Amino acid sequence: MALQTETEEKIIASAEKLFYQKGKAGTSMQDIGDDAGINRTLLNYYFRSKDQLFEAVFRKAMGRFVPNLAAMLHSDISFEEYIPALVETVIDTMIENPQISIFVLQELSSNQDRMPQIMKEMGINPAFALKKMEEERVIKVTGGMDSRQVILNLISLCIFPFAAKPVVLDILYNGDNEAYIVAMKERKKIIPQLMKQLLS
Amino acid sequence: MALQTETEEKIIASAEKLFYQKGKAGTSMQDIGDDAGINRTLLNYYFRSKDQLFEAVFRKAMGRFVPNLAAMLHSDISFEEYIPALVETVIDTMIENPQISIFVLQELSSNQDRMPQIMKEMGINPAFALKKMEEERVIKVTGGMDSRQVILNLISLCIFPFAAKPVVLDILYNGDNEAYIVAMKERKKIIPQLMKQLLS
DNA sequence: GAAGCGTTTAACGCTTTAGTCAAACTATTT
DNA sequence: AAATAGTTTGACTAAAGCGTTAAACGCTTC
Repeated sequence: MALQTETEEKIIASAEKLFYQKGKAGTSMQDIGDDAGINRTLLNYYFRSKDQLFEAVFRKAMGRFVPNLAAMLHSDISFEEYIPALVETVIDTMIENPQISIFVLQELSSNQDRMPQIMKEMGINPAFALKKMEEERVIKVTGGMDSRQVILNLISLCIFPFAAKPVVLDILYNGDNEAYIVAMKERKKIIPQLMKQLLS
Repeated sequence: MALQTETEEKIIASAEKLFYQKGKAGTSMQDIGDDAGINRTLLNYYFRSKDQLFEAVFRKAMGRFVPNLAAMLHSDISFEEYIPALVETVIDTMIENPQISIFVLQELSSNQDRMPQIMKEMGINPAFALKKMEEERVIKVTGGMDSRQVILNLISLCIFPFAAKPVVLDILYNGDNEAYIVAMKERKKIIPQLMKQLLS
């Protein structure tokens, strides 16, 4: 973790790029080495095995947005107050790397046993979060909607448009990436508005 | 297409199951054969190659929800009227096979050149759909929100909770699959309500 | 029951891939 | 400049995977 050699960084960069795009099984060590412009065996030198390299990439990816989620679930502040900032950072993260969501979801979906372990490591306590949500529901929400549904709506609105980028880009924005990005940035305002409406 | 032998059906069933779960590269022909309880070579006999088998599975998957989308985008009826039925069928489809969304999104994401071709085959005309949306926006939407954003919201709310099933199940529903399914069914009512609110 | 058809099987060849290892190389320290 | 620790390289091994092929099997038809 601490400091990384230049080659180590190049490896991670290429591994991220390719794993995000083609998945673990779809990417060979050779592919990564070629992309990084270094000898294939160096991957083994620095990361021991493909599994461990993948693990490093996956954890880094998780680390990009789990903390945001965790902060919201555990803080003393209400969801409502958290929403604008959360939406902003999540959308910014996704704009920088749209493929990260599918990458993470795909891995979690094909290897479901990981979830509990990861929750622990990342410091999310489902029981605590649920209790907090329940209390909030009683206090704040007038519409009577389950607070889990509220969370689900929020996250869905933030992430899905990126997970489905190729489809959205093609059908709704006619392949114009500029327009797509502009639209995604607009959502930083749209989503909080929508959530406010939903919570009042 | 027309009629399929029993073995052919078994192959498709196992291929769907495994491709959905592990992806194309993560699934071997042997895996599929074993799962189906038949000799590996039969896959080649019936589908020629792994590529062609995958193609069959992928197209079948696309065929499950593209028609719904296409119908909405092209019909003379307004979105509002379409929403309840669309939400109902989409959610039902997803409950039956939650992994299908990631499977499709992953494939489209790692192989983006496919989109235009598929749109054509599936009979979606982006230009026409956009024009229709624009007209509707002028007529119906008072909030002034871009109709593309409206569509995006609708689809996000419907599909994402399934794409993220492992996470949602674990964090929000504590691993209780029953509760998760109930919640997803509730969304058949929640989402149309929300959209109505959004469009008035 | 022999011929002929589609189906199923096992064996083979070939390519790709992950990982190891010892040798070569580099740079820093003594 | 010799020694040493840390990197980089190419060659090798073993395993996994895809596709082909020829033989075996089973079932209908003549």
